[in-house]
Amino acid sequence: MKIGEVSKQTGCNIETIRYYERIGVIEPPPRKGAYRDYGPSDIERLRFIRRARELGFSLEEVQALLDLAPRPQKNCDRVQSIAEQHLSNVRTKLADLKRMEIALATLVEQCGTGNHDQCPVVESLTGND
Amino acid sequence: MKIGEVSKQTGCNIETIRYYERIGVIEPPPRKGAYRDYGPSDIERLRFIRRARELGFSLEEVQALLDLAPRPQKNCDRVQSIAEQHLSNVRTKLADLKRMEIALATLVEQCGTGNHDQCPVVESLTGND
DNA sequence: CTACTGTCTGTAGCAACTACAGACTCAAGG
DNA sequence: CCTTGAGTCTGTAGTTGCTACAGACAGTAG
Repeated sequence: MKIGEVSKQTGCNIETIRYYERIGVIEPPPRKGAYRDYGPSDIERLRFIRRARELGFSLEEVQALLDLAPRPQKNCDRVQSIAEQHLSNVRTKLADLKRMEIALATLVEQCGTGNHDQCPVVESLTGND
Repeated sequence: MKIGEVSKQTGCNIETIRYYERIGVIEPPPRKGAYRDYGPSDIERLRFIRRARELGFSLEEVQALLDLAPRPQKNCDRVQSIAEQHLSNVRTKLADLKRMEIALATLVEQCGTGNHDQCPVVESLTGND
């Protein structure tokens, strides 16, 4: 199976697949002539990676998960701890973003009402504290 | 005022201040001898930048806001539209993160209860759809 | 005069891709 | 057999917003 087909089946784009190979997240597949020749297990691995990336795991974490995945019941604890750690990071980011959202929404709304001499956004960014 | 002092007063670190200068977000200050010599308006500008960055604006947006800031009432509309655009991006990211959080939390919780043959996290990443 | 702290320039690194350029390969059609 | 065209190859550089050096220099206090 050539890289274009793999790209279609996994949703990873071609450059990304080659990038993953370069940094060692996937193994270099054998060649058929000059072209990379992928098999079903490569598809699986790439799908795994894609799903993990969609959950926000870093490639380093993905690498670790891939290493642990072949023995799921044995490694469940460690997998769980990676996931928990990541979850806690996600929650931190969520809280940060939420704070931004509230601040922005407030300012934008103040802009909407005409009751201001200054632009509320500029004013808030210029503040003297 | 030397760069170290500016760093303390604005919370921007020294390398970052020089970086901002390099990319044109702040003007190169005059020199006193070999050293950059900052004034109060530089402090203001850097604080503005820092606040805007804390609200998640990109440096490009910050640049635009800085250009509009000197005439706040005249440019309020445009400022508002930048802020609205950004707010909508923030909300998109928020939704993405929230989705991740829910998925992760579910999986981690399933790991906690002992009712599983496979590791739920690995299983979910390995799925066949 | 020397020691020390701060600053200078310039470059390279991070994450996770993405986007080329320019060369090749391979299968199909004429 | 030759050509065309799509797909693939390698290698490098760009993105964003910093951060981290190395190695040189400046300026001040004792």
